[in-house]
Amino acid sequence: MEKNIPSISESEWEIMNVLWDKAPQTANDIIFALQESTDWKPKTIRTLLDRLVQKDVVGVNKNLKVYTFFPLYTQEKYQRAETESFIKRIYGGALKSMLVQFIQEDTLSDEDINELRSILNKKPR
Amino acid sequence: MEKNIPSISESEWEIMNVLWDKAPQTANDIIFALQESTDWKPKTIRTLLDRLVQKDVVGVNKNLKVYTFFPLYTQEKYQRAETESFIKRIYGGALKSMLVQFIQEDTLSDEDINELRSILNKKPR
DNA sequence: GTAATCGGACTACAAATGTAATCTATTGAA
DNA sequence: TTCAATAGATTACATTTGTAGTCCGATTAC
Repeated sequence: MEKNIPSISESEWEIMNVLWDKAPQTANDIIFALQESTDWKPKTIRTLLDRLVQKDVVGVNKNLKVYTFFPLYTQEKYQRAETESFIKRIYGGALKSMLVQFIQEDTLSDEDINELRSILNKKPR
Repeated sequence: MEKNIPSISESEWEIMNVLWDKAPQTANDIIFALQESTDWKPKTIRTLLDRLVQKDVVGVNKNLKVYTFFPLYTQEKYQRAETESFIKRIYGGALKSMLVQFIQEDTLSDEDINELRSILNKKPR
């Protein structure tokens, strides 16, 4: 039986993205990394980080004077879980519907589309 | 300037999906439609519906003795907005990354993939 | 006509989330 | 050595969300 992964909020995702990018990192590293992309106060980031630790989504190394933090799950695992539930809720389970919409709407550039073609073609028929 | 659409929660999405499927509908219609897919009590559904009305996401026709409800935004509009923010948060903005993952993971069936190929090929190069 | 029922309005209440501030012990700077 | 800056722990507090329940007036079934 797989333990199911704890769910994380939107804000918590931002923290995780920083940690998935590079780990371990200190709280300060994370605060710094989010300085530009958000306008969260350091204390806010700290709270989010602590919550992730409580949820057992992030681990802490307390051996050094300043703690370092690291993800306990891979990004892929979370991406898959979130995407599945997202697609189900938003597109009734059909990833295809989403793609059709995005392709038809020019949300994807021509280059993107060409790249997709080549990705698809790498799959054996 | 576009008014930005109110954000809706996961549970509220379920209500909206019912209304997008068919509208207008009475509260009872909606309760009935969600009977199988959820185990929400009628009052719960009613609350969610009322919140959507307050948020101006759902309209009400009070001319009949029993109110009827209808969406004030198209499903496509909501899908686009949600998907955009989702992709940004989860895949760093790259829809492509998501696809690569799904294609490589066999989440998409061979038929799906063929269908995508044909959709892509309909786009002019 | 009277009681049970139903729809709508209003109220309830805990957990999760967003967004920090305060308190305390340690450490580094002067 | 003493004081200020820091990190970590603890506490705060409004909003949103999940999940209903209660109250009241209209309607329906007897």
